[in-house]
Amino acid sequence: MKKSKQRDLILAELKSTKAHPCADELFTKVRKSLPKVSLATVYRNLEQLKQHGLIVELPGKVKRYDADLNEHYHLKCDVCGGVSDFEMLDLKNEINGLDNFSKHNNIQYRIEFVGTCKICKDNNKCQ
Amino acid sequence: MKKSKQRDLILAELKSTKAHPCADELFTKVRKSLPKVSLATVYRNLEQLKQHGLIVELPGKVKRYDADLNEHYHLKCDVCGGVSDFEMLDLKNEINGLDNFSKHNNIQYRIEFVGTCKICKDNNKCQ
DNA sequence: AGCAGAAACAATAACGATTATCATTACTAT
DNA sequence: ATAGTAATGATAATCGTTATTGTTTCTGCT
Repeated sequence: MKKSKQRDLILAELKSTKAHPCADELFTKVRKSLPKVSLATVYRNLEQLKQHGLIVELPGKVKRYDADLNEHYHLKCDVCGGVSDFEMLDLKNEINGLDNFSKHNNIQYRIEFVGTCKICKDNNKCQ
Repeated sequence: MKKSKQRDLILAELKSTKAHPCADELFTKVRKSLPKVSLATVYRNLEQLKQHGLIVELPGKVKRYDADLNEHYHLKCDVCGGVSDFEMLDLKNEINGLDNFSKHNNIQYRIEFVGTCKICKDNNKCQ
C-alpha cells in the first residue's frame, strides 16, 4: 500500500471514535481538514483498509466501520441504524442472560453465520 | 388487511421454498402465474407481510425473506449472498462447538443485537 | 536531484435495490 | 349496487455504492 495522507486521515478519524461511522459520516469529518477530498476516495480507502485487516466492516443496508479489532459485538438501533459496542467477555455464559434483557428492553438478537457456500467454492468465484 | 391475490401468491411462493428469496427473485416467480404483477407490489406486500408478522426479513445489503417463523438461524454465503437455514435446537449449548467449526470451514459468526436506542426512543421517531 | 511507472486521487457518471407517486382497479361493508 | 378505501401497475425518484477517466502524487532507481 502506497502512502497517502487521505487514507491516513480516514484511518485516524475512524480510530478516534467509537461511533462506527459510515462512509458519508467519515467523508464529512475528513473534509474539515482536507476540503478537496472525494467521497469516492473515502469508499475506496475504507474497502482497502478492510482488505488489509486494519478495520472491520459492519454489515447492513449502510456499511459502517470499526477500527477496534478486539473481539466484541454490536448493538444496532433499528430506527436510526446507529451502532454501539456491546462488550461481552464471555459470550457463552452471558448469552443466557439475554432472554430477560430482551423482554425488558425490546432488544432482539440475531446470529448470522458467514462463509462461502459450496456452489461459490466450486465456481472459484471466491478468494 | 384487504384480500389480494397478489399478496396471497407472494406468501404462498415464500412458504413453498427454503431458499430465502429476495424481492426480485419472488417477482420472477410470481410473474409466471400473474404476468402483470409489478415489482413495487412485491416490495409493498413483503413489507406488509413482515409488519403483520407473517414473514421475517433477513438483514443485509439485499433484503431476503423467510416464511418459517420457528426460531432458527441463518448461514449466509459471503460471495453470492444466498442464505440457508442453520438449525440449532439449543443455542446456548451448541455455541461452544462453533470455535472448532469456524476453524475448519472458514465460517465466521456474527451476533447483532437490535433494539431502539435512547435517542430515537426520546425522539418518538419509533414504533 | 530527476525521472519513469504505478498507485492514488478528484470529479462525476452509472448502477442497483428500494421507495414514492399517481392514476386506475378491486375489495368490502353498508 | 355503490361509496369509500386499500391495493395495484407503471414508472420516476432516491440513495448508498461502484466504475470511469483524466490528473496528481508516491516510490524506487539512476
